[in-house]
Amino acid sequence: MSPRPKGRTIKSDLRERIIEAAWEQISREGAPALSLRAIARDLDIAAPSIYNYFVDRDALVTALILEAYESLALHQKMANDALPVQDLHARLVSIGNAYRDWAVTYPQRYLLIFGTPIPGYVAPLETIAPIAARSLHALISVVESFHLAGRLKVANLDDQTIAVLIWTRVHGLVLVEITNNLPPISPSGSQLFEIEFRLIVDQFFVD
Amino acid sequence: MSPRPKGRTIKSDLRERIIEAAWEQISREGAPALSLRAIARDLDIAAPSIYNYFVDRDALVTALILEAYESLALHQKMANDALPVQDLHARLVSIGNAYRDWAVTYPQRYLLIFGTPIPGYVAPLETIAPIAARSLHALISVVESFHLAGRLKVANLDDQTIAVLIWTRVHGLVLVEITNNLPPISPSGSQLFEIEFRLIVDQFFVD
DNA sequence: TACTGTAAGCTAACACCAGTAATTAAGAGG
DNA sequence: CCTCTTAATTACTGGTGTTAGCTTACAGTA
Repeated sequence: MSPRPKGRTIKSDLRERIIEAAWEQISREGAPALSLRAIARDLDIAAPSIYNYFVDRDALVTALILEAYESLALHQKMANDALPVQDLHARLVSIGNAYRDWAVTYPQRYLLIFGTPIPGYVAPLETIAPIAARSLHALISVVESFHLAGRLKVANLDDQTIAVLIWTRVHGLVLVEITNNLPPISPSGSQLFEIEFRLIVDQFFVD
Repeated sequence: MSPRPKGRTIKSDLRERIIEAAWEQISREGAPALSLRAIARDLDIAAPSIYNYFVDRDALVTALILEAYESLALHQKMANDALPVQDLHARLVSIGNAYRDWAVTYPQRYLLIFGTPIPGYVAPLETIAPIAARSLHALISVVESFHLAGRLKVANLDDQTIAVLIWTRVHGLVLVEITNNLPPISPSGSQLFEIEFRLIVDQFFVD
């Protein structure tokens, strides 16, 4: 219709600055400590102004979760695409390493997505589910490729289930590492990851 | 030295009632929503009275975490002791099932222990670590028994590492289940657990 | 019995939080 | 120039953890 009024397009880009400040705060203090008023202080604005851009705190959290999934999915895709299609083993390892790297680089984002839900927050599944699925897509497609190549060791499980199991194994390991719940006697997170990933490959795929 | 004054021992047992109310609240609303004032309302006392029994909110949380670990460790021990010492496979399965059962029965307690830390809370490791270790004890001892019986399939990993890996697998699965992060297409939590546990046994132990 | 000290409750208050209502300043379009 | 909309503001409500200071009841002692 009518061209976007200039005032709007030029508009202060405050929405993005709010999200940026929120990330800044999350990486410092963790997701559950996210405070609209602290964001407002950081940005030198009045707290209620945030409500011009997000209907409430949950809406902001949802936006952050979407961004985090987006980032994770992108890293997965890059790790996957970085290697030749036919080298399934290399692609699998690349995906796995990229997954852990992302998690330990952005532990608070990882926890925001997969950790204990924030007190009052309930994720709008219909918004998040599609993009959440995308972060598993690279893994599923590699498993399917192994299957098509006849290189699956387990015959009685379908590809999706295998992918989910691989994911929960990696997820559990990564989560334990970034929440500092590794037993003190155990090997380091990265060592353990390497061992576990070898075991995963060994159990499911002909190398 | 001098005998505990009667007034103290008879004392209102308020401390236990606070903890009880806290559990009640946690199972309803989840750990991060725990509120001292809400507890006080439930018990018809003034909020600051709680500070007679816990130096601050974190101290209460620590007490709750200890109780939760205690309960988990006890369940593990019972599951372990319920079966003959020599039937390693049965004991392992029993431990595994008990672990998941406990987690799905008390999801909020499980999340309290292993989930995203509560906003300001930092766990006093020296208090928690010993009892936390106990909840892995049953598993470690079974793995050691398998080792002594010469029934370990993997030769290059020590018992502790194997136990930790088994735990992180089960942990990841259980956590994904109770935080509702299972991909919609995947099998149910209990089915997945059964599959995964079979894979675990198959990979590490001679049956 | 009367006195004293302490433990454990209380109210009041502070500083923070999310969110709402009402108001103002500024700019766009007629 | 006037009006309408948008995005900012301040003021406020009701929630949170926590501290300070007061009060009450009771144990131990003289």
